[in-house]
Amino acid sequence: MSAASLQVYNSLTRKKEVFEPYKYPYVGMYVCGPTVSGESHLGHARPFITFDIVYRYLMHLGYKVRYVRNITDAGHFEEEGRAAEDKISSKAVLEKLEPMELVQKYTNMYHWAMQQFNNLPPSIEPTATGHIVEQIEMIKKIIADGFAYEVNGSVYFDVAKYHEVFAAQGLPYGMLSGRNLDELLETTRELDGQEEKRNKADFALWKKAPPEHIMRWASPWGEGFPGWHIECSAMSKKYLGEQFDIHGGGMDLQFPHHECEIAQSAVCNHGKLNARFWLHNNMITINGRKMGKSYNNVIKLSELFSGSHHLLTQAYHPMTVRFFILQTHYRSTLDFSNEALQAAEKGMKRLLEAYQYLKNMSLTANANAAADNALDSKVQQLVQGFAESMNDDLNTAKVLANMFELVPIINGIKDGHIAMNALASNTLQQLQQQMHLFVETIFGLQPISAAGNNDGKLDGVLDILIDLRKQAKANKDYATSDTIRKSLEAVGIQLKDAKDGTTSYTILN
RNA sequence: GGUCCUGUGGCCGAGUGGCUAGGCAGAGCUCUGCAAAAGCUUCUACAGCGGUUCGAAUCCGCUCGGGACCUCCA
Repeated sequence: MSAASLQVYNSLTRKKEVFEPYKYPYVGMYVCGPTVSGESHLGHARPFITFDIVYRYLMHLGYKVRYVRNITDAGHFEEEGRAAEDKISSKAVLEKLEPMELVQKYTNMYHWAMQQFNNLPPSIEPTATGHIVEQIEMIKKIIADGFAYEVNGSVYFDVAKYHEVFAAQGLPYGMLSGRNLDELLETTRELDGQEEKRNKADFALWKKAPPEHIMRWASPWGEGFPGWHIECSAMSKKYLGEQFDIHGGGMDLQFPHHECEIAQSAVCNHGKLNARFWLHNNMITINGRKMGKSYNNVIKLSELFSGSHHLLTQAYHPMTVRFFILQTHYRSTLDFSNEALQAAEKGMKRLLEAYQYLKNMSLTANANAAADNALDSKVQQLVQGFAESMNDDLNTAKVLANMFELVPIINGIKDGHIAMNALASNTLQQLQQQMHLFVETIFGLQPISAAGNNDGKLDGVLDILIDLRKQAKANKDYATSDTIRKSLEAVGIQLKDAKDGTTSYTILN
């Protein structure tokens, strides 16, 4: 498998391109992180799981990846121009908490959720409040170059001026989101309090803080706080340089957030495009509508994991959610429903059980040829398909489909109706190795039971019960054996008798 | 209104111009003391109407439906 064969869809060019980093083997990847003014919801899970897969896959391909994912802990506006209210500080007042206390609380919850999902931590997780100085420096530079202006203690980016100069350098405003600046300037939408801006398309780099605003910092323009987009430009530049390889985030950030980042960074970085590959994940929808605060249809992650939400018929394990997300291509919308999640849960369990068996299978060292050539080549093709599908714009759904085609074969070997030597020992070895690689290392899937918190004691207890039941069955004391089975099922533990006489168990929800 | 995406079998979802994706559910069967699990088989779609083509779910046009962005948003 060669690294050069990875292709990803670049939002910037609107087509799939072969991924090549600026400076092999190093890859810089920046992903927009959460705003920690509230609890993360299911929608937030998608980019973080998606880009965790990207991160893992790039590392698997041999790249040395620096993955930067920010935490936005400085307040942003509810609505541009209108009675500017810092989300974080206004909520802090309601809850009688310090702003930073609130930020800490939600940051902790976010980290907890990321761990539940088995997402690897990023290499650097910078905070907006920790980079006020860098942001101010950038803003100063933008003003000095004439692409921003100050009005009453606020600073705005002059989009028209920028476009005039940078369009000629191949960096027109709107290049990422496919927007036409003239049309943006003509937007008939009327917003209050826009009088400070020269043009409607202009955006704030620094905002003067009203007296009630708790989060505030000193700046050359008075006390205030940074604008909506500058933090990502500042932090990506600091940790990844003026030009880096991948910038990721949700599709809803494409405009204006990422568009503005490109413009700000271009001014500060001598007319260079900040990121070469722009990857955007699609939205999670619920009843066909995007999950989002403004739609009032969010399911928080803690609710999802505990089942405590009126739309949920049961709790869903974080691994189920991860699997659910992986079953759809990242650029398609993914519609939430209990049925879909339950289907994912069942499918994942079946897959992981077959995988567990495969993993524990001891292979013979001698290199025998395949007794069943057709089956052998089928398996080989399916296994090769893993990498091929991933290289085709990270088609995790296709990889899982291939895995599911392998499940009956693995179980067939387990049940004994497919002979071990049907497959060449080489093929079997490849199967074992590649399944391990993709299931655990790249997809980050963990068996649900292992993700629990029993340290082997439960196994011990169950072994005793399973043994007792076995003895009862041997004595044809089916009343006892069925009581053990049914009682365990009643507390959520399902026994499974295998063909070879052994019994395993699954913990149900 | 502008820009863009999308419409696949009961549900969820992948998809290359020709070669049945896959998952879940349903049905039948095998195995099993019974059951579960597992396996086998089965149900087989591409919004509608035109067009291009030897051939289209896949390309083009129109119609209808859904959605995203244009405002904080993963």
